Amino acid sequence: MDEQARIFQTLGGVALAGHTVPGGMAIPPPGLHDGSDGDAMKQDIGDILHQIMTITDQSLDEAQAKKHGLNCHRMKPALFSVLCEIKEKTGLCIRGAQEEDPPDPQLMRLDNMLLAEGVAGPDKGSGSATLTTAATASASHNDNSIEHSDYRAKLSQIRQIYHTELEKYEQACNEFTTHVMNLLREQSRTRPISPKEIERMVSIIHRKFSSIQMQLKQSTCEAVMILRSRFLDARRKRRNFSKQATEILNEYFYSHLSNPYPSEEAKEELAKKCSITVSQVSNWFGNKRIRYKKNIGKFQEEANLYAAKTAVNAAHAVAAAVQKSQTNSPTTPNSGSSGSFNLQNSGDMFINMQIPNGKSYQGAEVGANVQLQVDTLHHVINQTRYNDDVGGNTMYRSHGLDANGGWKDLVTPSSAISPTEGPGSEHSDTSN
DNA sequence: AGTTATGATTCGCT
DNA sequence: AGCGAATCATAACT
Repeated sequence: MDEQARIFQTLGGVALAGHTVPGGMAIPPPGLHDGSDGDAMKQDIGDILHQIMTITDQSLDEAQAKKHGLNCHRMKPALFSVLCEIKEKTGLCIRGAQEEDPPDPQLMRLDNMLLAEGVAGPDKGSGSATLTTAATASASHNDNSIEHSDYRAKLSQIRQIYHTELEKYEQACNEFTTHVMNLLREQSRTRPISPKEIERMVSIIHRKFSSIQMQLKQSTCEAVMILRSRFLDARRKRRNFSKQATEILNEYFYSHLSNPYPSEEAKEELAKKCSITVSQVSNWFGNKRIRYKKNIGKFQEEANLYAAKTAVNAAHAVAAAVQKSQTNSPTTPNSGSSGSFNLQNSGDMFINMQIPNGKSYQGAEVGANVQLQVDTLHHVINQTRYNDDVGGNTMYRSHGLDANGGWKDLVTPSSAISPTEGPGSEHSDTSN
């Protein structure tokens, strides 16, 4: 221990002056068997060190030659490992202490968020994980709203940029790392650089690059957040449907009042007709059902209106059908026969009606076989024949209608609920 | 400005 | 997943 320290201090006293070596040296210089040629050896090492220290003052060719000479020197391996060890045990151990830090929680948050937003991770088509939960929420999987597709397009744009940038960073990182590694390997021939040190340097580079990556992730997250808030804002902006759309929806609703649950196909058709989305149709029916149920009285007028309208339409259709059938085959009677024609909106018009004089007509239903004329509207309203949902309308979907609080109960005339004093007399829905 | 109407969202249930 | 119910947010109305 002491001897070795002494050796290094004696060694020209150049580079290692003042350095003590903690822990002692593991590798004794080769050929140092006894003290017989010790002085010559010291001189030799002193020369080498001197040469190393003055190498930068020399010309390139001269230095190259010296470098080669040094590389081939018999003492080189021993001296190299000694220097490496000294280096290891001094400056580098400080840096080594702060290594292996746990994964940054901030980075983990960002990663999780990007994954959740569908920006990171495997591409799931143009959609994303949260789109279904955040953007469409109760909406159907088949949403085709403009905002939605816009959101998706923008999100995938962000995703693309993110991945391109990430790739660039990774590529740059790899290139730089390889470059530095090569450089260090090259230099390790003349400088005391251990593989461990190279490894450490690589990890430093990686850390630097990952901090850049974090910035990228952060800004991507911000972009997604901004996009999302904008999207949600846009959705919050309520625009009333067109009069025509409301008309179509109401027509369907009141003509299917006994079971206002349009099937998926019906919804699609309505959506198409109204130029709205399927989920909007679902929303509309959801709102309508609940609001109608809550305040039937309030909707009486509207119900009457649409009932009349449907009746008129039906009458027209019947008239047209009758005329047509009479023209085409005068021998075929169809008036009054069940299911002999196909009416667009005659599935099961099942309504509670109250005509202006206060007389209630509950449950007037127009079936597929009513004999209607425009001037017999009143007669239609007075009809009390209940249709059993076999009107043949393809848009119609039968729905669970039980006696315990089912939809039909609420509109069934036999329940003897006065339209004006039914459960709908409360106004809780519009209380806000 | 206050109220009502209405489309959308959220939550819990089945 | 679809529904009812409650609620939110905003358009439309008074």
